Amino acid sequence: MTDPLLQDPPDETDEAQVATKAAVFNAAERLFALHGFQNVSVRDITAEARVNLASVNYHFGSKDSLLFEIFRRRTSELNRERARMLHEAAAEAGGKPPVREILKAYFAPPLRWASPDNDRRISVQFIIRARSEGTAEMREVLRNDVSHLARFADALTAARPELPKEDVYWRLHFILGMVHQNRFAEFDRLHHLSGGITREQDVEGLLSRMLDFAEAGFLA
Amino acid sequence: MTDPLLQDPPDETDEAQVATKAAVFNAAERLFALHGFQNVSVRDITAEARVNLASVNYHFGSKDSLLFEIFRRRTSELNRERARMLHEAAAEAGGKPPVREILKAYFAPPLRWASPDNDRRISVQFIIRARSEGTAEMREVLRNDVSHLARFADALTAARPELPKEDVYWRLHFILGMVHQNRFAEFDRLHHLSGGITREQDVEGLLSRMLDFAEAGFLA
DNA sequence: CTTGGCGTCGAACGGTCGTTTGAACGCGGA
DNA sequence: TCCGCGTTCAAACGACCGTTCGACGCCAAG
Repeated sequence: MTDPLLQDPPDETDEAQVATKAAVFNAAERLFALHGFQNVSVRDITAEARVNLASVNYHFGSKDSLLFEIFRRRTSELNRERARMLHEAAAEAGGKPPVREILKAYFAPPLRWASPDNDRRISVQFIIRARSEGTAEMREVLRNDVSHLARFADALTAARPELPKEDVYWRLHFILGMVHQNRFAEFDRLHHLSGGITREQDVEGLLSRMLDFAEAGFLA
Repeated sequence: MTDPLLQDPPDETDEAQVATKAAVFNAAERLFALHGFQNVSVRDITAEARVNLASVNYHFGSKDSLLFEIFRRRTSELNRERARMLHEAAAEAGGKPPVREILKAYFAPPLRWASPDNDRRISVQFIIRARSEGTAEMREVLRNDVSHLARFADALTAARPELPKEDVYWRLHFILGMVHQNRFAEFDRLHHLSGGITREQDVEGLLSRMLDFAEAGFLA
Protein backbone atom coordinates (compact mmCIF):
# COMPACT_ATOMS: atom_id res chain seq x y z
CA MET A 1 0.00 0.00 0.00
CA THR A 2 2.24 2.77 -1.23
CA ASP A 3 -0.44 5.22 -2.15
CA PRO A 4 0.97 8.66 -2.88
CA LEU A 5 -2.28 10.36 -1.91
CA LEU A 6 -2.25 8.81 1.52
CA GLN A 7 1.19 10.04 2.51
CA ASP A 8 1.74 13.41 4.06
CA PRO A 9 3.97 15.50 1.85
CA PRO A 10 7.09 17.06 3.37
CA ASP A 11 6.73 20.61 4.57
CA GLU A 12 7.31 22.71 1.52
CA THR A 13 7.96 25.92 3.43
CA ASP A 14 9.39 26.26 6.89
CA GLU A 15 6.96 28.80 8.19
CA ALA A 16 8.17 28.69 11.76
CA GLN A 17 11.20 30.68 10.70
CA VAL A 18 9.31 33.07 8.47
CA ALA A 19 6.40 34.48 10.41
CA THR A 20 5.80 37.14 7.78
CA LYS A 21 5.21 34.60 5.05
CA ALA A 22 2.70 32.71 7.19
CA ALA A 23 0.92 35.93 8.15
CA VAL A 24 0.58 36.88 4.49
CA PHE A 25 -0.64 33.39 3.62
CA ASN A 26 -3.34 33.38 6.30
CA ALA A 27 -4.48 36.94 5.71
CA ALA A 28 -4.70 36.35 1.98
CA GLU A 29 -6.70 33.15 2.40
CA ARG A 30 -9.11 34.86 4.76
CA LEU A 31 -9.66 37.93 2.59
CA PHE A 32 -9.91 35.96 -0.65
CA ALA A 33 -12.47 33.63 0.93
CA LEU A 34 -14.57 36.50 2.25
CA HIS A 35 -14.44 39.00 -0.61
CA GLY A 36 -13.19 37.20 -3.70
CA PHE A 37 -9.88 37.24 -5.48
CA GLN A 38 -10.37 40.29 -7.63
CA ASN A 39 -11.82 42.40 -4.84
CA VAL A 40 -8.80 42.03 -2.57
CA SER A 41 -5.68 44.06 -3.30
CA VAL A 42 -2.15 43.36 -2.23
CA ARG A 43 -2.46 46.40 0.00
CA ASP A 44 -5.49 44.88 1.73
CA ILE A 45 -3.58 41.68 2.39
CA THR A 46 -0.46 43.32 3.78
CA ALA A 47 -2.56 45.65 5.92
CA GLU A 48 -4.51 42.71 7.39
CA ALA A 49 -1.28 40.80 8.01
CA ARG A 50 0.43 43.91 9.44
CA VAL A 51 3.43 43.51 7.17
CA ASN A 52 5.06 45.63 4.52
CA LEU A 53 3.49 46.01 1.09
CA ALA A 54 6.46 44.42 -0.68
CA SER A 55 6.19 41.21 1.35
CA VAL A 56 3.84 39.54 -1.10
CA ASN A 57 6.17 39.92 -4.04
CA TYR A 58 9.24 39.11 -1.96
CA HIS A 59 7.92 35.85 -0.49
CA PHE A 60 5.57 34.66 -3.22
CA GLY A 61 6.77 36.34 -6.40
CA SER A 62 3.40 37.80 -7.36
CA LYS A 63 -0.20 38.06 -6.25
CA ASP A 64 -1.15 35.29 -8.68
CA SER A 65 1.51 32.97 -7.32
CA LEU A 66 0.31 33.61 -3.78
CA LEU A 67 -3.23 32.65 -4.70
CA PHE A 68 -2.04 29.59 -6.53
CA GLU A 69 0.07 28.41 -3.62
CA ILE A 70 -2.83 28.72 -1.16
CA PHE A 71 -5.06 26.90 -3.63
CA ARG A 72 -2.61 24.09 -4.24
CA ARG A 73 -2.02 23.44 -0.55
CA ARG A 74 -5.68 23.49 0.47
CA THR A 75 -6.97 21.30 -2.34
CA SER A 76 -4.14 18.88 -1.67
CA GLU A 77 -5.13 18.66 2.00
CA LEU A 78 -8.79 18.22 1.14
CA ASN A 79 -8.22 15.48 -1.41
CA ARG A 80 -5.86 13.68 0.94
CA GLU A 81 -8.55 13.66 3.63
CA ARG A 82 -11.07 12.29 1.15
CA ALA A 83 -8.67 9.57 0.06
CA ARG A 84 -8.07 8.67 3.68
CA MET A 85 -11.80 8.25 4.39
CA LEU A 86 -12.30 6.19 1.25
CA HIS A 87 -9.36 4.04 2.25
CA GLU A 88 -10.82 3.47 5.71
CA ALA A 89 -14.24 2.66 4.29
CA ALA A 90 -12.66 0.06 2.02
CA ALA A 91 -10.77 -1.44 4.94
CA GLU A 92 -13.90 -1.72 7.06
CA ALA A 93 -15.93 -3.28 4.26
CA GLY A 94 -13.22 -5.67 3.21
CA GLY A 95 -12.49 -4.06 -0.14
CA LYS A 96 -15.90 -3.11 -1.47
CA PRO A 97 -17.48 -0.28 0.50
CA PRO A 98 -21.19 0.42 -0.05
CA VAL A 99 -22.29 3.36 -2.18
CA ARG A 100 -23.28 5.46 0.79
CA GLU A 101 -19.86 5.15 2.39
CA ILE A 102 -18.14 6.07 -0.85
CA LEU A 103 -20.23 9.18 -1.20
CA LYS A 104 -19.69 9.99 2.45
CA ALA A 105 -15.94 9.95 1.94
CA TYR A 106 -16.37 12.64 -0.69
CA PHE A 107 -18.99 14.76 1.08
CA ALA A 108 -17.90 14.66 4.69
CA PRO A 109 -14.48 16.37 4.66
CA PRO A 110 -15.54 19.73 3.20
CA LEU A 111 -18.79 19.71 5.18
CA ARG A 112 -17.06 19.08 8.47
CA TRP A 113 -14.37 21.60 7.72
CA ALA A 114 -17.09 24.12 7.04
CA SER A 115 -18.82 23.69 10.39
CA PRO A 116 -18.97 26.94 12.36
CA ASP A 117 -16.51 25.95 15.06
CA ASN A 118 -13.89 24.55 12.70
CA ASP A 119 -10.95 26.79 11.87
CA ARG A 120 -10.75 25.24 8.42
CA ARG A 121 -14.06 26.89 7.55
CA ILE A 122 -12.18 29.67 5.81
CA SER A 123 -10.23 27.17 3.72
CA VAL A 124 -13.41 25.60 2.41
CA GLN A 125 -14.79 28.98 1.44
CA PHE A 126 -11.52 29.73 -0.28
CA ILE A 127 -11.65 26.52 -2.31
CA ILE A 128 -15.25 27.15 -3.32
CA ARG A 129 -14.35 30.64 -4.51
CA ALA A 130 -11.28 29.40 -6.33
CA ARG A 131 -13.42 26.92 -8.22
CA SER A 132 -15.43 29.66 -9.90
CA GLU A 133 -13.22 32.74 -9.75
CA GLY A 134 -9.84 31.10 -10.08
CA THR A 135 -7.23 31.67 -12.72
CA ALA A 136 -7.28 29.63 -15.90
CA GLU A 137 -4.19 27.94 -14.48
CA MET A 138 -6.07 26.85 -11.37
CA ARG A 139 -9.10 25.64 -13.24
CA GLU A 140 -6.82 23.57 -15.42
CA VAL A 141 -5.38 21.95 -12.32
CA LEU A 142 -8.89 21.12 -11.14
CA ARG A 143 -9.79 19.68 -14.51
CA ASN A 144 -6.64 17.62 -14.84
CA ASP A 145 -6.55 16.48 -11.24
CA VAL A 146 -8.61 13.48 -12.10
CA SER A 147 -6.49 10.92 -10.31
CA HIS A 148 -8.28 11.29 -6.99
CA LEU A 149 -11.67 11.31 -8.70
CA ALA A 150 -10.83 8.08 -10.50
CA ARG A 151 -10.67 6.30 -7.14
CA PHE A 152 -14.24 7.27 -6.41
CA ALA A 153 -15.41 6.32 -9.88
CA ASP A 154 -13.74 2.92 -9.53
CA ALA A 155 -15.24 2.37 -6.08
CA LEU A 156 -18.71 3.23 -7.32
CA THR A 157 -18.30 0.92 -10.30
CA ALA A 158 -17.29 -1.90 -7.98
CA ALA A 159 -20.25 -1.23 -5.70
CA ARG A 160 -22.72 -1.43 -8.58
CA PRO A 161 -21.13 -3.57 -11.29
CA GLU A 162 -24.43 -3.96 -13.13
CA LEU A 163 -24.64 -0.22 -13.77
CA PRO A 164 -23.17 0.81 -17.16
CA LYS A 165 -19.94 2.76 -16.70
CA GLU A 166 -21.39 5.60 -18.67
CA ASP A 167 -24.12 6.02 -16.07
CA VAL A 168 -21.60 5.83 -13.26
CA TYR A 169 -19.68 8.75 -14.66
CA TRP A 170 -22.69 10.90 -15.39
CA ARG A 171 -24.20 10.40 -11.97
CA LEU A 172 -20.87 11.00 -10.30
CA HIS A 173 -20.80 14.23 -12.29
CA PHE A 174 -24.15 15.28 -10.83
CA ILE A 175 -23.03 14.32 -7.34
CA LEU A 176 -19.89 16.42 -7.64
CA GLY A 177 -22.09 19.33 -8.60
CA MET A 178 -24.15 18.93 -5.45
CA VAL A 179 -21.23 19.45 -3.14
CA HIS A 180 -19.39 22.00 -5.25
CA GLN A 181 -22.32 24.36 -5.38
CA ASN A 182 -22.68 24.46 -1.61
CA ARG A 183 -21.92 28.14 -1.28
CA PHE A 184 -23.11 29.39 2.03
CA ALA A 185 -25.03 32.21 0.43
CA GLU A 186 -27.43 29.70 -1.10
CA PHE A 187 -28.61 28.59 2.31
CA ASP A 188 -30.06 32.02 2.87
CA ARG A 189 -32.35 31.55 -0.10
CA LEU A 190 -33.42 28.15 1.18
CA HIS A 191 -34.35 29.53 4.58
CA HIS A 192 -36.03 32.51 3.04
CA LEU A 193 -38.00 30.30 0.69
CA SER A 194 -39.17 27.90 3.36
CA GLY A 195 -40.15 30.69 5.69
CA GLY A 196 -37.83 29.38 8.37
CA ILE A 197 -38.99 25.79 8.39
CA THR A 198 -35.54 24.56 7.47
CA ARG A 199 -33.82 25.42 10.69
CA GLU A 200 -30.05 25.50 11.07
CA GLN A 201 -28.81 21.96 10.96
CA ASP A 202 -25.80 20.41 12.53
CA VAL A 203 -23.21 19.15 10.09
CA GLU A 204 -24.04 15.49 10.49
CA GLY A 205 -27.73 16.16 9.86
CA LEU A 206 -26.97 18.04 6.66
CA LEU A 207 -24.55 15.31 5.61
CA SER A 208 -27.25 12.73 6.15
CA ARG A 209 -29.73 14.69 4.02
CA MET A 210 -27.23 15.07 1.21
CA LEU A 211 -26.36 11.39 1.31
CA ASP A 212 -30.04 10.38 1.18
CA PHE A 213 -30.48 12.46 -1.95
CA ALA A 214 -27.25 11.51 -3.68
CA GLU A 215 -27.53 7.81 -2.91
CA ALA A 216 -31.05 7.62 -4.30
CA GLY A 217 -30.02 9.58 -7.36
CA PHE A 218 -27.07 7.32 -8.01
CA LEU A 219 -29.13 4.16 -7.67
CA ALA A 220 -32.00 5.51 -9.79
CA MET B 1 -55.40 33.70 -14.55
CA THR B 2 -53.77 37.06 -14.16
CA ASP B 3 -50.33 35.80 -13.38
CA PRO B 4 -47.75 38.55 -13.59
CA LEU B 5 -44.97 36.12 -14.40
CA LEU B 6 -46.84 34.83 -17.42
CA GLN B 7 -47.28 38.19 -19.10
CA ASP B 8 -44.68 39.65 -21.37
CA PRO B 9 -43.49 42.94 -19.98
CA PRO B 10 -43.61 46.03 -22.20
CA ASP B 11 -40.41 46.90 -23.99
CA GLU B 12 -38.46 48.90 -21.50
CA THR B 13 -36.10 50.41 -24.05
CA ASP B 14 -36.81 51.20 -27.66
CA GLU B 15 -33.65 49.72 -29.07
CA ALA B 16 -34.64 50.11 -32.69
CA GLN B 17 -34.02 53.82 -32.43
CA VAL B 18 -30.84 53.52 -30.44
CA ALA B 19 -28.60 51.06 -32.21
CA THR B 20 -25.65 52.08 -30.07
CA LYS B 21 -27.35 51.04 -26.85
CA ALA B 22 -28.24 47.63 -28.25
CA ALA B 23 -24.71 47.14 -29.57
CA VAL B 24 -23.28 47.92 -26.14
CA PHE B 25 -25.78 45.58 -24.49
CA ASN B 26 -24.95 42.65 -26.74
CA ALA B 27 -21.20 43.18 -26.72
CA ALA B 28 -21.18 43.46 -22.93
CA GLU B 29 -23.25 40.31 -22.47
CA ARG B 30 -20.95 38.39 -24.77
CA LEU B 31 -17.72 39.56 -23.18
CA PHE B 32 -19.00 39.19 -19.62
CA ALA B 33 -20.17 35.66 -20.37
CA LEU B 34 -16.86 34.67 -21.93
CA HIS B 35 -14.31 36.37 -19.67
CA GLY B 36 -16.09 37.36 -16.48
CA PHE B 37 -17.25 40.68 -15.20
CA GLN B 38 -14.04 41.90 -13.61
CA ASN B 39 -11.88 40.91 -16.55
CA VAL B 40 -13.78 43.02 -19.08
CA SER B 41 -13.22 46.76 -19.13
CA VAL B 42 -15.50 49.43 -20.49
CA ARG B 43 -12.91 49.94 -23.20
CA ASP B 44 -13.17 46.28 -24.20
CA ILE B 45 -16.94 46.57 -24.50
CA THR B 46 -16.97 49.73 -26.55
CA ALA B 47 -14.23 48.38 -28.80
CA GLU B 48 -16.20 45.18 -29.41
CA ALA B 49 -19.37 47.16 -30.08
CA ARG B 50 -17.48 49.66 -32.26
CA VAL B 51 -18.87 52.63 -30.37
CA ASN B 52 -17.35 55.46 -28.39
CA LEU B 53 -15.94 54.90 -24.92
CA ALA B 54 -18.44 57.24 -23.28
CA SER B 55 -21.43 55.31 -24.61
CA VAL B 56 -21.63 52.99 -21.64
CA ASN B 57 -21.94 55.80 -19.11
CA TYR B 58 -24.24 57.82 -21.37
CA HIS B 59 -26.76 55.05 -22.02
CA PHE B 60 -26.48 52.99 -18.85
CA GLY B 61 -25.11 55.34 -16.22
CA SER B 62 -22.25 53.12 -15.16
CA LYS B 63 -20.60 49.80 -15.82
CA ASP B 64 -22.37 48.28 -12.82
CA SER B 65 -25.75 49.46 -14.02
CA LEU B 66 -25.08 47.97 -17.44
CA LEU B 67 -24.31 44.59 -15.92
CA PHE B 68 -27.34 44.79 -13.69
CA GLU B 69 -29.66 45.63 -16.58
CA ILE B 70 -28.44 42.68 -18.64
CA PHE B 71 -28.80 40.44 -15.60
CA ARG B 72 -32.29 41.63 -14.77
CA ARG B 73 -33.60 41.16 -18.31
CA ARG B 74 -32.10 37.71 -18.85
CA THR B 75 -33.16 36.24 -15.50
CA SER B 76 -36.63 37.65 -16.06
CA GLU B 77 -36.86 35.96 -19.45
CA LEU B 78 -35.58 32.68 -18.04
CA ASN B 79 -37.96 32.62 -15.09
CA ARG B 80 -40.89 33.54 -17.34
CA GLU B 81 -40.08 30.57 -19.56
CA ARG B 82 -39.94 28.28 -16.55
CA ALA B 83 -43.25 29.59 -15.26
CA ARG B 84 -44.76 29.02 -18.69
CA MET B 85 -43.65 25.38 -18.79
CA LEU B 86 -44.89 24.77 -15.25
CA HIS B 87 -48.20 26.34 -16.20
CA GLU B 88 -48.54 24.10 -19.25
CA ALA B 89 -47.63 21.01 -17.24
CA ALA B 90 -50.33 21.87 -14.72
CA ALA B 91 -52.85 22.40 -17.51
CA GLU B 92 -52.05 19.03 -19.08
CA ALA B 93 -52.24 17.17 -15.78
CA GLY B 94 -55.39 18.88 -14.62
CA GLY B 95 -53.83 20.84 -11.78
CA LYS B 96 -51.35 18.43 -10.25
CA PRO B 97 -48.40 17.74 -12.53
CA PRO B 98 -46.14 14.79 -11.65
CA VAL B 99 -42.76 15.40 -10.03
CA ARG B 100 -40.83 14.76 -13.22
CA GLU B 101 -42.76 17.37 -15.16
CA ILE B 102 -42.26 19.94 -12.42
CA LEU B 103 -38.53 19.35 -12.43
CA LYS B 104 -38.49 19.42 -16.21
CA ALA B 105 -40.07 22.86 -16.20
CA TYR B 106 -37.14 24.07 -14.12
CA PHE B 107 -34.36 22.20 -15.92
CA ALA B 108 -35.35 22.42 -19.54
CA PRO B 109 -35.25 26.16 -20.32
CA PRO B 110 -31.60 26.83 -19.44
CA LEU B 111 -30.49 23.51 -20.92
CA ARG B 112 -32.21 24.15 -24.23
CA TRP B 113 -30.98 27.72 -24.35
CA ALA B 114 -27.48 26.42 -23.82
CA SER B 115 -27.54 24.03 -26.77
CA PRO B 116 -24.80 24.78 -29.31
CA ASP B 117 -27.08 26.05 -32.06
CA ASN B 118 -29.14 28.32 -29.82
CA ASP B 119 -28.29 31.99 -29.86
CA ARG B 120 -29.33 32.25 -26.23
CA ARG B 121 -26.33 30.14 -25.28
CA ILE B 122 -24.44 33.29 -24.38
CA SER B 123 -27.24 34.47 -22.12
CA VAL B 124 -27.13 31.25 -20.11
CA GLN B 125 -23.40 31.56 -19.66
CA PHE B 126 -23.91 35.14 -18.57
CA ILE B 127 -26.46 34.15 -15.93
CA ILE B 128 -24.23 31.38 -14.61
CA ARG B 129 -21.37 33.83 -14.26
CA ALA B 130 -23.57 36.44 -12.63
CA ARG B 131 -24.64 33.91 -10.03
CA SER B 132 -21.11 33.53 -8.69
CA GLU B 133 -19.31 36.70 -9.75
CA GLY B 134 -22.16 39.14 -9.57
CA THR B 135 -22.45 42.24 -7.45
CA ALA B 136 -23.86 42.01 -3.95
CA GLU B 137 -26.87 43.81 -5.39
CA MET B 138 -27.42 41.07 -7.95
CA ARG B 139 -26.98 38.25 -5.50
CA GLU B 140 -29.54 39.91 -3.28
CA VAL B 141 -32.00 39.90 -6.15
CA LEU B 142 -31.39 36.19 -6.67
CA ARG B 143 -31.87 35.49 -2.99
CA ASN B 144 -35.00 37.57 -2.66
CA ASP B 145 -36.55 36.49 -5.94
CA VAL B 146 -38.25 33.64 -4.22
CA SER B 147 -41.67 34.16 -5.74
CA HIS B 148 -40.99 32.04 -8.79
CA LEU B 149 -39.30 29.37 -6.69
CA ALA B 150 -42.32 29.20 -4.40
CA ARG B 151 -44.42 27.99 -7.35
CA PHE B 152 -42.11 25.01 -7.78
CA ALA B 153 -42.03 24.30 -4.06
CA ASP B 154 -45.83 24.38 -3.94
CA ALA B 155 -46.14 22.13 -6.98
CA LEU B 156 -43.72 19.60 -5.49
CA THR B 157 -45.61 19.66 -2.19
CA ALA B 158 -48.87 19.00 -4.00
CA ALA B 159 -47.31 16.15 -5.97
CA ARG B 160 -46.06 14.42 -2.81
CA PRO B 161 -48.30 15.56 0.06
CA GLU B 162 -47.02 12.80 2.34
CA LEU B 163 -43.48 14.22 2.25
CA PRO B 164 -42.73 16.63 5.12
CA LYS B 165 -42.43 20.21 3.87
CA GLU B 166 -38.99 20.42 5.39
CA ASP B 167 -37.81 17.60 3.16
CA VAL B 168 -39.40 19.22 0.13
CA TYR B 169 -37.42 22.39 0.66
CA TRP B 170 -34.12 20.67 1.35
CA ARG B 171 -34.39 18.44 -1.69
CA LEU B 172 -35.45 21.33 -3.86
CA HIS B 173 -32.33 23.05 -2.60
CA PHE B 174 -30.17 20.16 -3.79
CA ILE B 175 -31.95 20.09 -7.13
CA LEU B 176 -31.34 23.79 -7.67
CA GLY B 177 -27.69 23.14 -7.03
CA MET B 178 -27.59 20.51 -9.76
CA VAL B 179 -28.66 22.88 -12.48
CA HIS B 180 -26.89 25.96 -11.21
CA GLN B 181 -23.50 24.29 -11.15
CA ASN B 182 -23.72 23.23 -14.76
CA ARG B 183 -20.79 25.28 -15.92
CA PHE B 184 -19.59 24.05 -19.26
CA ALA B 185 -16.03 23.79 -18.02
CA GLU B 186 -17.07 20.95 -15.74
CA PHE B 187 -18.03 18.78 -18.68
CA ASP B 188 -14.41 18.68 -19.71
CA ARG B 189 -13.49 17.08 -16.44
CA LEU B 190 -16.25 14.52 -16.86
CA HIS B 191 -15.06 13.55 -20.33
CA HIS B 192 -11.47 13.51 -19.18
CA LEU B 193 -12.32 11.34 -16.20
CA SER B 194 -14.32 8.82 -18.15
CA GLY B 195 -11.69 8.55 -20.84
CA GLY B 196 -14.19 9.56 -23.47
CA ILE B 197 -16.92 7.08 -22.63
CA THR B 198 -19.36 9.90 -21.94
CA ARG B 199 -19.74 11.12 -25.45
CA GLU B 200 -21.29 14.43 -26.35
CA GLN B 201 -24.97 14.21 -25.72
CA ASP B 202 -27.86 16.00 -27.29
CA VAL B 203 -29.75 18.33 -25.01
CA GLU B 204 -32.75 16.05 -24.57
CA GLY B 205 -30.52 13.14 -23.61
CA LEU B 206 -28.74 15.20 -20.98
CA LEU B 207 -32.07 16.52 -19.73
CA SER B 208 -33.33 12.97 -19.38
CA ARG B 209 -30.27 11.94 -17.38
CA MET B 210 -30.60 14.89 -15.05
CA LEU B 211 -34.29 14.22 -14.51
CA ASP B 212 -33.61 10.54 -13.69
CA PHE B 213 -31.17 11.58 -11.03
CA ALA B 214 -33.17 14.46 -9.57
CA GLU B 215 -36.47 12.60 -9.55
CA ALA B 216 -34.97 9.64 -7.70
CA GLY B 217 -33.25 11.96 -5.25
CA PHE B 218 -36.43 13.85 -4.54
CA LEU B 219 -38.45 10.69 -3.97
CA ALA B 220 -35.76 9.07 -1.81
C1' DC C 1 -32.46 80.78 -40.54
C1' DT C 2 -32.12 80.15 -35.80
C1' DT C 3 -32.45 77.47 -31.73
C1' DG C 4 -32.21 73.64 -28.64
C1' DG C 5 -31.79 69.04 -27.40
C1' DC C 6 -29.76 64.55 -28.27
C1' DG C 7 -26.12 61.49 -29.45
C1' DT C 8 -21.28 61.02 -30.41
C1' DC C 9 -16.62 62.17 -30.19
C1' DG C 10 -11.57 62.71 -28.53
C1' DA C 11 -9.28 63.82 -24.51
C1' DA C 12 -8.37 64.04 -20.08
C1' DC C 13 -8.98 63.40 -14.82
C1' DG C 14 -8.38 61.23 -10.44
C1' DG C 15 -7.66 57.04 -8.45
C1' DT C 16 -6.13 52.26 -7.63
C1' DC C 17 -3.61 48.56 -8.95
C1' DG C 18 0.65 45.12 -8.97
C1' DT C 19 5.24 45.57 -8.97
C1' DT C 20 9.98 47.47 -8.41
C1' DT C 21 13.61 50.01 -6.27
C1' DG C 22 17.31 51.13 -3.19
C1' DA C 23 18.28 52.05 1.33
C1' DA C 24 18.01 50.56 6.15
C1' DC C 25 17.91 46.95 9.47
C1' DG C 26 19.12 42.77 12.32
C1' DC C 27 21.98 39.19 13.25
C1' DG C 28 25.18 35.20 13.02
C1' DG C 29 29.98 34.17 11.63
C1' DA C 30 34.87 35.65 10.53
C1' DT D 1 34.49 44.91 15.20
C1' DC D 2 33.19 44.33 10.78
C1' DC D 3 31.20 41.92 6.96
C1' DG D 4 27.53 39.55 4.38
C1' DC D 5 23.08 38.12 3.72
C1' DG D 6 18.31 37.61 4.31
C1' DT D 7 14.51 40.47 5.40
C1' DT D 8 11.82 44.68 5.94
C1' DC D 9 10.86 49.31 4.92
C1' DA D 10 9.05 53.82 2.62
C1' DA D 11 8.49 55.53 -1.71
C1' DA D 12 7.76 55.63 -6.22
C1' DC D 13 6.75 53.83 -11.14
C1' DG D 14 3.98 52.83 -14.99
C1' DA D 15 -0.17 50.93 -16.47
C1' DC D 16 -4.98 50.57 -16.50
C1' DC D 17 -9.35 51.59 -14.68
C1' DG D 18 -14.31 53.96 -14.60
C1' DT D 19 -15.91 58.22 -15.25
C1' DT D 20 -16.39 63.10 -16.75
C1' DC D 21 -15.86 67.06 -19.69
C1' DG D 22 -16.54 70.24 -23.45
C1' DA D 23 -16.88 70.56 -28.24
C1' DC D 24 -19.20 69.12 -32.43
C1' DG D 25 -22.72 67.40 -35.88
C1' DC D 26 -27.29 66.56 -36.68
C1' DC D 27 -32.21 67.16 -37.22
C1' DA D 28 -36.68 68.76 -36.01
C1' DA D 29 -39.42 72.65 -34.03
C1' DG D 30 -40.18 77.59 -33.77
